[in-house]
Amino acid sequence: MTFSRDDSAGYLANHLARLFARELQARIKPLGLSIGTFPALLVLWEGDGLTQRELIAALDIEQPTMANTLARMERDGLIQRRRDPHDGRAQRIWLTETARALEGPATAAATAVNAHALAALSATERATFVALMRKVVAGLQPDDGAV
Amino acid sequence: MTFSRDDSAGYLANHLARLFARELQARIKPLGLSIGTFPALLVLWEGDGLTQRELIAALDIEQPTMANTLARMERDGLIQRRRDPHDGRAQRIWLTETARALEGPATAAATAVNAHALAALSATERATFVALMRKVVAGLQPDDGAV
DNA sequence: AGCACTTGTATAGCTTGGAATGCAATGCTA
DNA sequence: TAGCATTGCATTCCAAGCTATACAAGTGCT
Repeated sequence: MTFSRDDSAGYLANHLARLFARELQARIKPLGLSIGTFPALLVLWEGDGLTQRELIAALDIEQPTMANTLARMERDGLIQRRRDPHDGRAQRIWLTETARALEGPATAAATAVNAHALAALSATERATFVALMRKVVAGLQPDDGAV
Repeated sequence: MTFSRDDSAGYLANHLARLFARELQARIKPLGLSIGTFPALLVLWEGDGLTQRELIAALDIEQPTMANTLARMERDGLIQRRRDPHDGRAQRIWLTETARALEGPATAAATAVNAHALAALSATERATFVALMRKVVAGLQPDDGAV
C-alpha cells in the first residue's frame, strides 16, 4: 500500500496553509503588509505594550522567528520598542499610528480570504471544519497544561 | 467586533501546518531527510524519471521553489538529474538507491505523525476532517479545470 | 532560413520558519 | 553578597516558500 498524499492530514494541512498564505499575501500586499506580521498585529491590535515573550506565548511561534519578525516590523514602521522600566532585559512593543490605521483594512482582507476559502462549504461544514482544526491544534500543542 | 484568531480558518491552517511540520521534521531528521523534500519524494517513489515541470504540476509548488528543493536533494544524494534525450531543455529526475531505501521508514514516520495528530478525533471526525480539507483545497486551487 | 512565441530551468532576492548559540539582566540561594 | 540558574532577547545559519527575471531550447509561421 502506498502512502497517499490526498489522504494525509499533514500533506493537506501544508497545502491548505500555502493556499491561504498565497491569497492573503496578495490581498494585504497593497496595504504594505506581509503575512508574517499578521499574527503579531492581531495580538497587538487587541492591546499593545506586550513583551516579545508574551507575543510568543500567544502565537506559538519560536522566539528567533518572532525576534526576526519584530525586527522587520520595526524597520517597516509598524512598531516601536521601548525598554521595560522594571526589567532591563525586556522590551515592550507599541504599535505606530500606521499599524493602528491598518487594523480595519487588514482584518477585512483576512475575512475575505476566509470567506472565499470556505465558499465551497455549507455553513454547518464551515463550523465543523474550524472546530476540527481547533481540536487538532489543541491536541498537537506542546503546552499540555498538566506537566 | 474584533477579528478572532481561533475562529479564522486561515490562522488555524497556518498554525496546524506549522505543528505538523515541526513534528514531521523531528521524526525524519534522523533519516537525513527534511520536510521540503518529502512531497517530491512521495511523487518520485510512485515512479521516477519525471521532469521538474511534472513534479510541479503534481504538487502545486512554484517552479523556483521546486528548482531549489531539487538542488538540495541532488546535493544530499537523493536524486540524480539527466537531460532528456528528446528535449534539450528538460531534465529527468531519478531517485538514488539511498532515496529508494528511505521510502519505508519515511512514510512510516509520516503515518505516525498523522496518527498522533488525529488522535484527539474519532474515526468519523478524522474522515470528515480530511474530506473537508480536501474540499477547501480543491476550491482554492488555481487550476479551475474549465478556463 | 528567420523571427516571434512558448516551454523548461535557473538565479537573485526576499520573507517566514526553525535550531543552536550567545549574552546581559534578573532572581535565588547558600 | 557571591555564585549559579533563569529569563529575555539577539544573532547565525539553514530550509522552504514566493516573485521577478533571465535564458536557452524547442515550435510555429512566413
